[in-house]
Amino acid sequence: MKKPCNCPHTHPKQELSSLTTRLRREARKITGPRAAILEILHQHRHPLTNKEIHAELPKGECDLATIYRAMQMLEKLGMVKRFDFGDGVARFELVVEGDDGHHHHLICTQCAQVVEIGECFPAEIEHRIARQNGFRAVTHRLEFFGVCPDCQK
Amino acid sequence: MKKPCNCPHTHPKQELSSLTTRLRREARKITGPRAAILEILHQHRHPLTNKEIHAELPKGECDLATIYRAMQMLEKLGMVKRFDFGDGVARFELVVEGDDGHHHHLICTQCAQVVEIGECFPAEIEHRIARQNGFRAVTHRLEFFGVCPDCQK
DNA sequence: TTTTAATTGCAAATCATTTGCAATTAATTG
DNA sequence: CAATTAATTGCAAATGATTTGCAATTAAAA
Ligand SMILES: [Mn+2]
Ligand SMILES: [Mn+2]
Ligand SMILES: [Zn+2]
Ligand SMILES: [Zn+2]
Repeated sequence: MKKPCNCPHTHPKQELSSLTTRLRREARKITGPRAAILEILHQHRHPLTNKEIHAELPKGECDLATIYRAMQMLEKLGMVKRFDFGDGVARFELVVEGDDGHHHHLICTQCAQVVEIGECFPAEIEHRIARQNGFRAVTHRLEFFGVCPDCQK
Repeated sequence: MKKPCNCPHTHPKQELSSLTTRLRREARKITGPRAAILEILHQHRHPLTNKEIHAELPKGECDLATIYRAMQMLEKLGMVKRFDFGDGVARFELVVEGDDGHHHHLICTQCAQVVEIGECFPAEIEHRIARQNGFRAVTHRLEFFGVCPDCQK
């Protein structure tokens, strides 16, 4: 079980019901495992790994493979955003309807504490990079790493 | 075999001999596999995966596991930099002596073409992010993704 | 309630990466 | 140059995350 975090960041309130509505809209079944997964994601403000989600679920509630499949689908539907902290494990965060979920994190290299970051790579610079190389639809993946206050002691 | 690339970027000239010197300095043996790996890295300007390096080597020349071990060591010695394009495969690039190799790439999501990028995340913003969250020694991982000129046709 | 396509659990398969171990060898030493 | 030794290698097996085949289950539509 992941310990709760009291950081200022919170997911904009969105009823779980609106989440299931989004699923139904895509002709997807609202199953026990899916509702449970959305529930877990909904009560966490930092990205979770599939294994972490699985650990939060009541034992025997849902197979790990089912979670992997659910996250793939939710990602395709744009309901969750996949993040890569460079440790070879995917992490997911719920995305608010209408948003694309693009944002970044600051991760402690010692204890893996995560901080949600509001800043983004400057658009003007990104546009210049795209133009100079003739690329279209350019975006980026960006994560910060450092030593958190606790781990500095 | 990776097709050669004629992009303007080139590795600052550094004799292979200087590379082996760096190895020797660390009390490491200059073996056939290691020399071959450095040679391969030396003639490429974009990061290579272990499998790609292995494919470039004359068949039977060196085991894949040896390449994995060599890259781990070279990374620890700061002679190569590890990059993560988010596809679950590590890539490595030779690092010039005295440099830390920090830089970024623009990758085509269709054909995987790679462009070396000179820009970096603005230091002032990064410092602010570090300060505001009490983090020390903050750095970042950043890669750009888009559709290259060829793949737009 | 029946029908049916979507979903699930479970086990096996993939893939990148790591590791144990015995055989090999670069580098040092005399 | 030959002996000595710790580092290195090849090979096979182990790991860990993620995916997939398939038969059984089930949500949703009729
Ligand atoms: Mn986040
Ligand atoms: Mn590069
Ligand atoms: Zn951004
Ligand atoms: Zn940078």
